[in-house]
Amino acid sequence: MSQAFSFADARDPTLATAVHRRLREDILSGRLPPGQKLKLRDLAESYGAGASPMREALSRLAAEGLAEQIEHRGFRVAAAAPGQLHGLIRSRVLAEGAALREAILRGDAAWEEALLLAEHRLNRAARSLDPNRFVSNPDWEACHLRFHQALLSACGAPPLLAFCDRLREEAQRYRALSNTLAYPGRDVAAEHVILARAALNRDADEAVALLAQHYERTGAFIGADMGSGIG
Amino acid sequence: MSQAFSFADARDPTLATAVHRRLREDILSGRLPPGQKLKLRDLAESYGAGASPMREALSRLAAEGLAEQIEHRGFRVAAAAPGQLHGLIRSRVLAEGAALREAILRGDAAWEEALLLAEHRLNRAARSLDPNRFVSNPDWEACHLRFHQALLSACGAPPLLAFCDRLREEAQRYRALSNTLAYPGRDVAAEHVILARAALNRDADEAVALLAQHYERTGAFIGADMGSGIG
DNA sequence: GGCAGAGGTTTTATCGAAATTATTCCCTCG
DNA sequence: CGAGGGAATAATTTCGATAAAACCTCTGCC
Repeated sequence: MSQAFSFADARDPTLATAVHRRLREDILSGRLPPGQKLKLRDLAESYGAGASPMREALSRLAAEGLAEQIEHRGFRVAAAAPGQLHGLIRSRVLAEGAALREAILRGDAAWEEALLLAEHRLNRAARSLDPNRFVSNPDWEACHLRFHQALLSACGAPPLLAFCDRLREEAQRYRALSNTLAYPGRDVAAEHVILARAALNRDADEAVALLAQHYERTGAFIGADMGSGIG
Repeated sequence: MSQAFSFADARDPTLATAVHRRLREDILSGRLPPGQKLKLRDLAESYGAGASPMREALSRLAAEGLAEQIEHRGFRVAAAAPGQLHGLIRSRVLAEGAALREAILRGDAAWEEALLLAEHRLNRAARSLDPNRFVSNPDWEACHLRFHQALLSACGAPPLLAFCDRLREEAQRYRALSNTLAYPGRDVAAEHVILARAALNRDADEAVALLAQHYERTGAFIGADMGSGIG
């Protein structure tokens, strides 16, 4: 009976982290739009928590960059303008490009095998739950994440990998904010295949170039979509 | 009279941020050693604040990576082992290397001038307050920070720059933790000069290589010092 | 007609106490 | 003599209330 409530609480030992996780998901999924005022009292009521855990959750989100805090004036959902998207994408290209180059240089046999496996699983997963219209498949999303993590995992720079993960999340937020669901005229699966092949062939220049294209194309789609929707 | 107290509070509108700043300085300077247990009640007493702002400050530090939180078990100062130092330095080399390459590629006349100016100011500042023995000069530290920021500023990737700043802080913490004050057999000023020259000459390969050497040498000194002190 | 200022309202930030959870220490049992 | 269980202790986490700050509105004045 209490299972329904413990659903979120089972993995989150404390209310503050549970609220943090939910709030984070609501921001990343776009349910809370950029710039939205986050009134402590309203949030506490709708999330069923007191002011203290709520405030702590917001504080953490602000430190992560997903929210903005103005002292004595409360919290807002972080802004997400097309202009910031450019900086985000360039950061991704530079950070992941450097990590990938290093991973290709330093990767051992275990790295190759993990990458091969991640690519295989990504190819097996269905991109959409519905063959007719696009419905995001959580399984594919998970494999996609793992694939990109596997690419970089051998770079030997944990802080850089954590940063890449954060940028990935932020990029996912932009994707959710735009109306972009599918990418017409693109074969994303093929892009992953040739990217993995270049990495396994230790062709760093080629792999980094492909990775950059991969992100810049996606960014162009999303930027165009957001630009049309706002400006 | 109240000036003495408002010293910290003048710039920090809220107690939580004031405590956050002080705690952060205490960790970065090494006054709070790695792994140190941070008991809420004790901290609240010594920093003169209640539990709520204290907790919020710790929460932010944990999100920044300067503290570690275990739910229901409180906070600790983030660990700082020599092994982690390697990952940190590699992250710096990769992230700043990529940013520097991009800045050299994209930098305009304004970037060149800002870099030239930052280098000039760094050279004018005294490294030590005392000519006989090393006493850290805050002015030099500030110029040093500005110089490295100026190098990368034209990369057009604000999130990446913010990440580099964070890594720089973390590195500074390791320097404070080790007994390393000066670097025997090194002319740090000369390293900065040739680095700036390579960047202004748009020699990306040379500049990135010099930057990597700059960080790896420092890391070797600190790592050796920490290794001898701990293990 | 527009602007400055005062008072009331809303919202944030902080405190102090209660509830929940981990840790410790001791006592009993094998 | 060591191990396991169980209260006492200490710590973290959360709630409710209070104080302080910002916002809004309404009035009076130029």
